[in-house]
Amino acid sequence: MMESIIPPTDHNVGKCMNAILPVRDALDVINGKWKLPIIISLTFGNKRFSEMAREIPAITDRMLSKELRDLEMNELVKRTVYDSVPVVVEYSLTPYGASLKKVIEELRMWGVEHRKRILGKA
Amino acid sequence: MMESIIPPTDHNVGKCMNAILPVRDALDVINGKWKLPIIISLTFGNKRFSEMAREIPAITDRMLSKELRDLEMNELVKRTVYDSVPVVVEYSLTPYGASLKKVIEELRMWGVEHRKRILGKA
DNA sequence: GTAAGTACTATACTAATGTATAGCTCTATA
DNA sequence: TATAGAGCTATACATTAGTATAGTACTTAC
Repeated sequence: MMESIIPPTDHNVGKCMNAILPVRDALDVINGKWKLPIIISLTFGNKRFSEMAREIPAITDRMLSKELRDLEMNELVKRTVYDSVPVVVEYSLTPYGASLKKVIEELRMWGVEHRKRILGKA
Repeated sequence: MMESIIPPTDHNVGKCMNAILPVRDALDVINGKWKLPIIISLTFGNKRFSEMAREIPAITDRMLSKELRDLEMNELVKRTVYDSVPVVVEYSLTPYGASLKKVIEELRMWGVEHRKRILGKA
């Protein structure tokens, strides 16, 4: 199996780009270590800043703050300030942010298998 | 809609971690700007170095070389050297690398919608 | 009045990622 | 003999991502 020594320069360069470009568009929005964890945390309900800081393992305030701003700009996350007596700020997923659910689910399933694989070796 | 002002500190912190940790395991392997594009390019067939360098928009030799090494270490990509008369080096996806297909497909579909959304605004 | 919580921002730094440019060995081709 | 691939590696550098630590303004609880 796995023979080939390269097929006669096929013309799927276009096909290949058609697959790569949308994925790069997606990656531009959800890249980095923290954006998906933040989005995942919000799929479990609306959260305040410090709740998220507690729930997301090892994130610093600075990164949480920065990434929330990014996600808000890209309209994946909504920030709502309630002018209650100590001010309460609530973060929620927009429907657009929620549309990442299937991506996240596939990634999670793959990650579970990957971890099994790695632990199997150690 | 979208009322809430935060529900009474619910106890889904554990649930949340169970979702976040596998996704982070997955991200550890496929993070960065180039790994998925490289894998995608290989889903269209085995490739030589310079073919990939041509097919993947704007990648430099250095990054291609570095990322291929990473992917090889994580056993997503296989490197085969044929001792033909000019030496030919062929890269291919391992079955493990191919197991990312569904993740990539979801990401691609999301990316297509995302691009529509962005172009709709401009 | 002190501690602790909420929601951050500021500063300073390191490490990782990515870019630009060049060079190497080898071979086939003009 | 020079040029152009193939498959890289080396050097230098810029940019981005991420970490560590501290501090602010406000408020309620002890």
